[in-house]
Amino acid sequence: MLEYERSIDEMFRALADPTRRSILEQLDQGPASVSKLAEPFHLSLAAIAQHVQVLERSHLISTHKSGRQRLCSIDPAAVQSAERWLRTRRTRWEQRLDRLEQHLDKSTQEHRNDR
Amino acid sequence: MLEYERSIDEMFRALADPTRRSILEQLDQGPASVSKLAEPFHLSLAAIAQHVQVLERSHLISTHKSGRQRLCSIDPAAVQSAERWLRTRRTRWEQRLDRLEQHLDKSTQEHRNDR
DNA sequence: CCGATATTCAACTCTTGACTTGACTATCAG
DNA sequence: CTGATAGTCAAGTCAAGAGTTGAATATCGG
Repeated sequence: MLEYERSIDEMFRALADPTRRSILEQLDQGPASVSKLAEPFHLSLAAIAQHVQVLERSHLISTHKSGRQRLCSIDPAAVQSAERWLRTRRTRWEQRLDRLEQHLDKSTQEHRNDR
Repeated sequence: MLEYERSIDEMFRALADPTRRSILEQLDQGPASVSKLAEPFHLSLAAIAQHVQVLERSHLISTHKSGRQRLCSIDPAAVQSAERWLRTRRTRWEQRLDRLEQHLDKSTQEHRNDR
């Protein structure tokens, strides 16, 4: 796998877990510590800390220690690169459909008298 | 988990696998049968058929049988909904950063004489 | 310094997911 | 009809991932 693909891979694997996506949604509201992020869940702090690690390795968030706390925030650049991958798939496909449609329109016109 | 979230969940779990993303990339070029999709991989046909099933359940692709073949094509609508989830995360965060920046600018101006 | 807070680490369990193989079914071409 | 093609089904293997617990570490407030 190429270098670029390796990082896309980590990103999508990180996004695959509902707890991690929920953490990202929390971070919409601003930076938060690990225990703050853990509050909404019925999970051990260690579990959340592990999720945070995965999110950081995938570059979807960045963190830094401030005293006892580890503050987490979304990294918009990485999120955008996953977004771009999807947009590419979708727009290529939509273009294909457009061309196909045009082609069919044209054929219909050309063969109008055949019917 | 809400109904909406259930479907987002299946989508992102489907996207987490590099083989499945690679299948989607192939489908950029147009519809294809299962064995056509399998060609680039060193995997059994059964394995690819399973991936196709996952992609279909997640609504990222749709398929139909045509004779012996099962033809697969991307479903742009579903792709867009994953894309939208990411875009929401990113833009919310970017807006937060903008507001923060404005606030800091303002504070800097107000306290210019303090330094 | 002391107790409480916020993590971090390591080890272990349990489930799920990817993949295989071999047998079975349906369709096509000659 | 017959062999070859395209896929489907059902087990079963194997490794990776999510979660737990308990002990260890670092920082804060008084």
